[in-house]
Amino acid sequence: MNASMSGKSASKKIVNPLDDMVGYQLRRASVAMFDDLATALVDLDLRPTAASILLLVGANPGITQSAIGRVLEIERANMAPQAAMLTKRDLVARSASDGRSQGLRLTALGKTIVTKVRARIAVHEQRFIAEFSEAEKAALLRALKSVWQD
Amino acid sequence: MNASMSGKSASKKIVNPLDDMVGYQLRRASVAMFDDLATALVDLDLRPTAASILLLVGANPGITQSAIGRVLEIERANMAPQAAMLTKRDLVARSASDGRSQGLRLTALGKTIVTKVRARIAVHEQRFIAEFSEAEKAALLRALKSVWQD
DNA sequence: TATTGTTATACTCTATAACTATA
DNA sequence: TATAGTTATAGAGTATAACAATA
Repeated sequence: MNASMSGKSASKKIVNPLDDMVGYQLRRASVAMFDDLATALVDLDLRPTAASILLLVGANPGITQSAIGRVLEIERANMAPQAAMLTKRDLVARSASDGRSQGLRLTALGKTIVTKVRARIAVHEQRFIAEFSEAEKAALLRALKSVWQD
Repeated sequence: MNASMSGKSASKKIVNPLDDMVGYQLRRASVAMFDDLATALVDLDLRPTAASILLLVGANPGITQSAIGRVLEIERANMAPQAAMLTKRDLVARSASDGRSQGLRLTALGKTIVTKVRARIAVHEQRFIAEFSEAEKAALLRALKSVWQD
């Protein structure tokens, strides 16, 4: 122990065995980005989940609630209030699909909001990956997909 | 559109704009690993959070609840029931530190359990990163830390 | 029989506020 | 004044079960 470590006010270095665990680091990184996104969307009165649903409807006009749930892994039971909220706020409209399901589409208002959502997300993502090269970003995305896909 | 795409049973390909978003891919990967870890620990009757506390106490005998909370970003109020549970189960013991705080240490039982926890985590991590080279794993950890640290 | 959408509900995780005791 | 630990509680997010209507 060197001189700067002596005395009662020595900085007690904490050993963190979670430091080199992929699962833990993934969780911390995920929570950090999720919280930042929530903050970035707060004035649009959208949670990250609702924003992701809008993006999916925007890219797939006529998609059903159940299909959205399957893609985003949101239970049907939890999709119902989300779809109801987005419809009530006139961001999404329902069009008859078959007797038991309805296709969802963005309304005009929904389209203007989703454009804002895309811009917020772009800025949000840049806050975290600004110093990554394109190759590094691609490698990261590939690694992340391999963790949860297949 | 080619022949295989014609007809009413054509596979409707869903476009997923979240596919190349780091934040979303992080979340999916994080949830996948978290759920797998929870399953891997279920017969030890430990949740991932409790396991992480045990690892931290094991690596830092005498650490206080508050210090653990600062490292793992767990509120003091949420550390209390965790510490109480681990103490009640005789995995952790409290030793007087100063009048308002107590250092935590693993008991003999706690040491045997934390050894099992480490083994479970090692297998669990391997399930996800078995095909990563050491360089790829290091690059991933570096990228994840840069996302949430500083 | 299986699927869609819905409601109700329970469970977990996390955040905030308030309090006591000690530094 | 600030910190440690505790309790109570509120708010999200998510999971399960049950039901009606339709395929």
